[in-house]
Amino acid sequence: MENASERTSVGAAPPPAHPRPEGQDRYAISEVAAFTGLTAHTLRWYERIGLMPHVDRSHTGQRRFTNRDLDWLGFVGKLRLTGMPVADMVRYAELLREGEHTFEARQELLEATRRDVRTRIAELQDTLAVLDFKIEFYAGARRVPERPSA
Amino acid sequence: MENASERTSVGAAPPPAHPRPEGQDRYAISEVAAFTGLTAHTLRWYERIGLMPHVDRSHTGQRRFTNRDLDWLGFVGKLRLTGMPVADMVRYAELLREGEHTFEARQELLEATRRDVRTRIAELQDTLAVLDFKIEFYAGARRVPERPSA
DNA sequence: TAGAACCTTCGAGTGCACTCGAAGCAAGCG
DNA sequence: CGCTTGCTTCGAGTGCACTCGAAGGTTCTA
Repeated sequence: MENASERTSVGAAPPPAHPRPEGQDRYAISEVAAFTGLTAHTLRWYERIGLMPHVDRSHTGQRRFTNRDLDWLGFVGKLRLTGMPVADMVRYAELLREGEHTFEARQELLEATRRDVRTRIAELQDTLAVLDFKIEFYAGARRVPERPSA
Repeated sequence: MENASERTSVGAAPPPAHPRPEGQDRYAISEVAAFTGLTAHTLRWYERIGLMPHVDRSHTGQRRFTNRDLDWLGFVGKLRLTGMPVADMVRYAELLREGEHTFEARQELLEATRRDVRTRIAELQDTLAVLDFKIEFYAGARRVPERPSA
């Protein structure tokens, strides 16, 4: 259950993500800020709004992030790139916290997200085609400049 | 120069875009709003901030958008999808207004944009891979449920 | 000729995702 | 022991891209 290839905690964890330096499992908030590029402020804010599936604390109350948390933050970072609203990510985090009986809901949510991402990719490829077209036009215009005198 | 396959005005115009209904060339603001999904407010705002390369007016001062303007708005819509800040689009619009000697600058701007778009696509594809992985995990977990009793 | 659509200018409001600072205190480390 | 880091709560500020409304007027269309 510890080294199983699937740790369900973060809903399964693919490749790492951010530069994961040390080989341990209890990071201070400043370290996490450094690895992720987020500020401590933002990390606390994520927790406040329910975007972090329970962060551990030291016996004196200081946050101790685990590698799992870093995985999660990596995933959140990816979702952010897709333009997914934070509220939706919070929803997914809630499902995780609620346990196994939310598997189906989680899967559906991920599938919906995947559809969105595919749509966004298609849109961007469309845009890319337009850009290619215009760039090609400019390139052509410059190959045949305005009647070189003589 | 009129039916040339390249009308340089919008920096070359690829396929149309939004539902282009009528066959004419002078649209009222309400029509443009309907075609593009933007509000009249937003269209006037675009003009104010310099995002429209000069919109025609009727002899009484009402805006008369042309097909070219619609093409431009279509292009702007695409750029918006890429997350390009409005200020950058304004920059491109400025270059257009400044005439032929900005060809090179325009081309460079478009090329930089294209690089961005490609990067975004790569990021999204990365995200897609993560989503695929997780969805696959959930699908697997559901195929092998938690020890069916009996 | 009435009502709808347009114009201008001005300025305030919205939603999102942070982002920051301050106050007042507890803990870690060198 | 002192300095850095961390904790909490609170609340204000930022940047972007709209978005809306109102006032006061002109123009268009049926």
